[in-house]
Formats: sequence, structure tokens, C-alpha cells
Amino acid sequence: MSERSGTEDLRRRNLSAVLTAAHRHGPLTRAALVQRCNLTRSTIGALVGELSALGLVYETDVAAARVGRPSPMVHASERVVALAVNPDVDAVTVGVVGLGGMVHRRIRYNTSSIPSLEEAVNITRAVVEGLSVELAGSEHVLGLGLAIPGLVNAEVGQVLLAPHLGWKDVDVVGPFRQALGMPVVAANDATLGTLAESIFGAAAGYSDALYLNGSASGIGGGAIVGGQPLGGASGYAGEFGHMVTRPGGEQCHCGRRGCLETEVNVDRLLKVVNLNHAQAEQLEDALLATQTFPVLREIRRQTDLLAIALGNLVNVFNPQIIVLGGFLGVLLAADRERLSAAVAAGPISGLGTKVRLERAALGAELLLVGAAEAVFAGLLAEPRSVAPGQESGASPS
Amino acid sequence: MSERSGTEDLRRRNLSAVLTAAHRHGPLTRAALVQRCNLTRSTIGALVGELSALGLVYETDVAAARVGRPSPMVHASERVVALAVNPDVDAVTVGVVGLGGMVHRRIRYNTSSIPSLEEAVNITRAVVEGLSVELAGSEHVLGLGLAIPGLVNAEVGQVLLAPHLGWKDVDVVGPFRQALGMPVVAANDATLGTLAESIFGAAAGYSDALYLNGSASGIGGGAIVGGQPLGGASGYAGEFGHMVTRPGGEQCHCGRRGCLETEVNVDRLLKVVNLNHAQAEQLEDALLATQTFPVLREIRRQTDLLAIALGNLVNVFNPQIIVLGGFLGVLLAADRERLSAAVAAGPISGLGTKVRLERAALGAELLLVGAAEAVFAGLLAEPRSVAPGQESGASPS
DNA sequence: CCTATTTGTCCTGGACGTAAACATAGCACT
DNA sequence: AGTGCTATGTTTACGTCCAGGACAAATAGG
Repeated sequence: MSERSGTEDLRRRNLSAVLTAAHRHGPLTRAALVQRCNLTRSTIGALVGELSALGLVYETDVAAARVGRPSPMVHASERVVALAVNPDVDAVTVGVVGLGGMVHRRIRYNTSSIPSLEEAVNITRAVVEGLSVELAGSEHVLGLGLAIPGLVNAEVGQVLLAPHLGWKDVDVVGPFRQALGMPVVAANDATLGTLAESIFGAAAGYSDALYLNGSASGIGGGAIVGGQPLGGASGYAGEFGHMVTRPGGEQCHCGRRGCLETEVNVDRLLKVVNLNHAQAEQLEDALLATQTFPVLREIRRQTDLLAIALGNLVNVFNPQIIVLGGFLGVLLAADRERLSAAVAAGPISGLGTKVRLERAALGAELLLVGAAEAVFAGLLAEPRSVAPGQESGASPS
Repeated sequence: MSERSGTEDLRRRNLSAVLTAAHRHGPLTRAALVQRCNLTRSTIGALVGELSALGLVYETDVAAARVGRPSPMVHASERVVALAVNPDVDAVTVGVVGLGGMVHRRIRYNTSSIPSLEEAVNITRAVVEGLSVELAGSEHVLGLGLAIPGLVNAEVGQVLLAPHLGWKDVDVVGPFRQALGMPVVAANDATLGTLAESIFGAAAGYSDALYLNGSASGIGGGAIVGGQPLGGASGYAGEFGHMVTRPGGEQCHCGRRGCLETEVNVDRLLKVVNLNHAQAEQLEDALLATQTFPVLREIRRQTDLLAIALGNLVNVFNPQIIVLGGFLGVLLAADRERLSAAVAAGPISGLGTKVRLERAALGAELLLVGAAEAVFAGLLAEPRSVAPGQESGASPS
């Protein structure tokens, strides 16, 4: 079933360590890799050589500022790319993301109505065909990552429920794979956002982090636990939006009452500053500019409820940092002191005082980076898997 | 800082895999180890040989029931032991636990008052000295594990707060190590209970499990995430008892109102069946025997509130199983249908329907097994570390 | 007693990383 | 401009480890 151990296992791990370091921590000198990976110069040389032969990294000379022989820079090859797709209610966004985390292209295809799965597939195929010249030849397309606003069983590639898209109990991986002829992975958007923020964003470098994102469709999130993303039994973990914070409160579409996302809600914020959904971009400015009592009251109300949920999560996870995205980030900006104080005071025995609260650092590229990261994960774990000529137009032997 | 990789790293991992398998999954034949560890007969032979030379495992012949050469049984040596100590408000319990998970001795030392740290240390030393004949000579004492009813920073061995013991901001590892002259680890009792249940108890074999324990001192718990125990940044994770389930409810000692443990509470249960604290053992029988309205109402009230918390946790963790210990197990037994239905209905999109609810399988030995497991963890990860003659009465070369 | 089957043991070969010696490339000082 | 210093890449010898194959051992079934 699983591969034999052998000494090749060691090599796999070391190749993985080097490639992962180059991917996550930007270009690094070989000397830096020696330190970071705890390997000798000889071994790093061999590993970088192999990765270079596989086309996964390349080296550049660098003007040395220090005494001693200059160490070449090892770059993760940005020509090794993943496609990233984020279907949403009003658009399907397709991205091309290179190893190293750069988003090379980002194409937002606006839809007149909520896209069906079939439409999302067709749009994606069309956009990718439009990019084919760009992708062809030199680039190596590893696969496609799907960021789905809903519950996704990552193992089997099934969407259990994506309420706002109206997708339910469908295999999403199959159709995309069939249409594009490449490996496809799918996961919940907030889970992928967590991944992205934990690697390249505000939670980078923390082993235990929480991420909560607030959007028009509710609140989702994810956790990094001991450096690893929390998936749960089937990839559904991180539904922080349905934590009950006001029992007997408003009815939630999930069936319960008083879920966090029925109370802490972008609609309520828009309403107090007289904006509509289309003007969500201006929410932050409007909130900060309007200091009237109803506005302040609503900010406080939502801040306090959010703080209860965050306090619960601190008690549960004991994280080092909590990253807030979307309108939750706006809420943090609107009254950081209050949220900070409430989170510090809530959890047992002052645990909350040590938790950092940060806004998400990645903007529009968050989900594309996260989805690509899910694709890269396989390669990073097993760099040699790139070997059997896995070009975009696959041809089985 | 950390050790170099080398091929010895492979050996370490393989030794660890074999020893861990023998420890967790009882005696196994070498043939079974070959399958389980994905290694060849030659390698398993070498590994078992080395572990045997280290005194960590031994082999026995077995009457083969199958055709073919019989494969010897590999047993984790139960003569390699850990001491386990659980200080509580009315007693200090000391145990001797062997590799393989057997509790060889369990000595409960009742105290007339809540023990101070100093008293706990002295009691432990006295009990261990009483066991010295038993421990001396043939046995190999790896160290001592402390199960503390409170917040423990496992990394630094500090108790942040153990409210019922009255310990606060004290180094617990230091005094015990000084008094006993052996390595000491400390952790929260519920965290260790989680570990024990996940290895030898009801959660064995599950990669994603939750454990909640209800005692006179409140509700604590822990999680297994992707097969690994959830620790958090400093080991404080798993404080499920302080999840707010009824905002504005009763004041909790933690400062907030309506924490789970202020509402779901053994005192309230004892009260409705007219028992006092000392009669807690009889709670289950009393609850099941008394079918009066006030009793049923209190059971339902607590069941419903517990279900809210469990529903939140299912949304957060997406676990395969939830294990309930202490009076929470009693509550499950009292009205399994109701709790089951509420947990199934609560979480989003029917996630709860797939979650198993089980009572804790380990009884009085739970914490001793868990504390010992924390001690064994180091050995299991690095079996060769046993080498430099680490006898109970240590004698540096 | 013989055969099939399963498993332990021994031996050889290949893969891998380490360590140490050597080579190289830039800086800094004179 | 030259010389030494220093940090780093490169090459080679060596040890460890595991896989795989040949052989031996031990048992059940006929």
C-alpha cells in the first residue's frame, strides 16, 4: 500500500525539506539551506542539484555582501505552476500561481447569475485555453486547485453543500479533471485561506494559529495546529461561523439559533451605514468615518459577540495568533481596543492576553494562493513525483 | 541544535515505529510487524534485535495455529516502567505503569486536606520509596508523569493555575525531579486522559477524536487531530469547560458567565437525586433509578446544553468520535437518544450524524495511563535514548 | 514421511549522508 | 595590487541502513 521505507525515504524527506524551504521562505542561499535543513554542504549540493535537474529550482549568482565565497541563491521555479479556481456567486476567478507563491495571472470572469458546476467547469476550461499559449512549452502545470465556498470532503473531492452556489452532494473534482486533463484537488475556501495566511500571510511562522474570515456568505475559518492545517475526519473542520454565541437568537440556515454568523454579520454593518451589498468595499471607510451612536453600538455589539467566539476558540486551541479576514478584519480595525480587551479577558486564566490579533495580510490573492498551495502540497511532499513527464496534456504510457 | 539527519535518523524512525506498535497494539508477531511497518523480514529482525538488546522488548515462542514457521511474539517489556502521579484535592495517587500500558501498581494516598505542592512531592517520594524494592534491580524506571487538574505549560513544566489545588504559577517539574532524581513531565489531566483514551480506550484507532471529562472540579478535555494530540501553543488547549453556552448565565470562576461547566455540572445532578459529594459514585444508579420529573428535567437541561457545546466542537473539529468521561458519561447513559439526536441535528449539514458518541473505556487507571504515556512518548520517539544507563538511582559516569 | 507454506537468518549490493580534505571566490587590510 | 582571511562549493572515502535473494527452519496437512 504505502511505499517501502528504505534510504530513498530519507532522500524524499530531504528533497521535500529543501524544496519546501525554497518555496515558502523565498529565495535562499545554499548556505541558508544548510542551516535551515540541518544538512551538510555536500548533501545540500546534491539535493539542490537533483531538484534543479527536475526543473523545480534554479540557482542564480548573487553579489555577495559578506566576506567569503558567495553562496548561490536557490529559487523555487516560478515556471512550475498550479491553476487555482474560485467559483463564487457572481464570478469564477481563475489564477495561475507559481512555485514560490507568486500569482502570475488572475482572471476574474463575471457571471450574470450564480454559476452551476457545469458552467464553472466550462468557464474554467475556456479561461485556461485562453492561457494555453502562456502555459505551454516552458511551464509545468501541476494541477488545479478548487476553493469552494462550502463544505468539501477533500479526500473524495465531493461538495457536501455549498449553500450560496446551490451545489449539493456533487463530485466537483471529477468534472474538472475530465475537462482539463490534470490532477484536481478541492477544499473549503476558508480552509485554503488559512493555509495561505499561515504560509505567506499574517500567520507565517506560527505553529498554532486561527483564521476567521467574514464575507457576505458568512463566517468560515480554519486552524493550524502544531504547524499542520486542521482538516478533521473529512475536511469539514473549521466551521467557526456556526458556533452558537446567543442561544435562542436568530434562526440560522443551518437549523440552529444564534450562530455566530447570524449575529456577526456584514449585512447589519452595511445597514447602519446605509450601504448596500454592492458597496461592501466602502464599508471600512464608512464605518471609520461615521461615529454616530447607532454605528458605534452595532460595532460594539458585533465586537462583543465575536469576542465570545474567539474566547471560546482560545480556550479550545490555545493559539499564538488569530488572523481576521474580510469584514472581521474591518471589525478589528474599527475597534481594536475593545476586541483585544475582550479576547484578553475572556479565556481562562489570562490565556487570551498572549494571543495576537492580526488582520489578514493577503488580499484578493488569498484563495488563489491557498488553492495553489493545496496542489503544491503533493509535490512538496514528494518532489520526485514530478518525474514522469506530467505535462498539461497528459499522455499515459 | 537538533541532531543531524544521516541514515541513523531512518533507524531511529524505524525503531520508533516497531516499539510504538508493540507498545500500543499489544504483543505482535514479527510477521505482523513486517506488515504494519512496511519493512522487510530482515529489517524487522534487526530492529527487534536491537530493541531486545536495549531491554525494551522481548520475544516469546507461541503455539502456531497456522501452517508455516511460527513467528515469535514481540512484547513491549512491561519491566520498563513509568511512574505516574495524580495529585487531587483529597488524595495523591501514584502508579507504576509498564510499557504496553499495564498499570502494575496503583496506590492512593488519601490526604486530610488539599495537598500543597510540597506535600504532594513528599507523599510521592514516600510512596516511591516504599516501592523501591519492587522497582529496584530488574525494572527500568524511565521517569515520572504528573497529571495535574489545572492549566499546565508542558514545555516548561509550570502550573499556571490549578484552582482546586490552589497551585498557581509554580514550577512543578523542578521539585519532583529534585526529590526523585528522574526525568519529570507534567500536563493537564484531561489532556492526558485524552491521550490514554486515544491509545488504549474508546478512541483507539481514530485519527480525529474529542474527549470530554466531567468531574467535581469541572469539565476538561482534549482533542486528537490527525492522530496527534492537540496541545496548542503552550499546552493549554482543550479547555472545553469554559465554552460559553448560555451568555449571561451564572458567573463562572473564570470571569465569564454561562460557561459550559457552570451549567452542566455534577452538583446540580447530585442535588436532584439528593446525594452529596461523597456519594458521587452512586450518581449513575440514582439517576437511572429515579424517573421523577425534576430529575428528568435536569438531565434534559444538561443534555441539551452539552449538545450545544458538542455541536460547536463538531463544527470546529469534524471528529469521528467523541468520548465522554466522568459524569458526562453518566449523562450519556442517562439519555443517549436525546444527546445523540441533538448532536446529530446541531452541526451544519448533518456532520453530526456521522459522529460516534462513546463513554470512556478506561476507568480509574485513565490518568495514570495517560501520565505514563507522556513519559513513554520520549522513549517511543527515540528508543536508543534508553542507552546511557538511566536507572532509578541515577549515577552519572 | 513428504510437501507446501510461512517465516527467520545470512549475505550482498545499492542508496544515502557525513566528515574531511581540497578548491574557489570574494572581502579587507596593507 | 597583492596577500591573507573567510565562508562556501566540490570531491572522495567511509559507515550506516535497508532491500532483495538464497537458504534454513518449523509447522500443518496429506
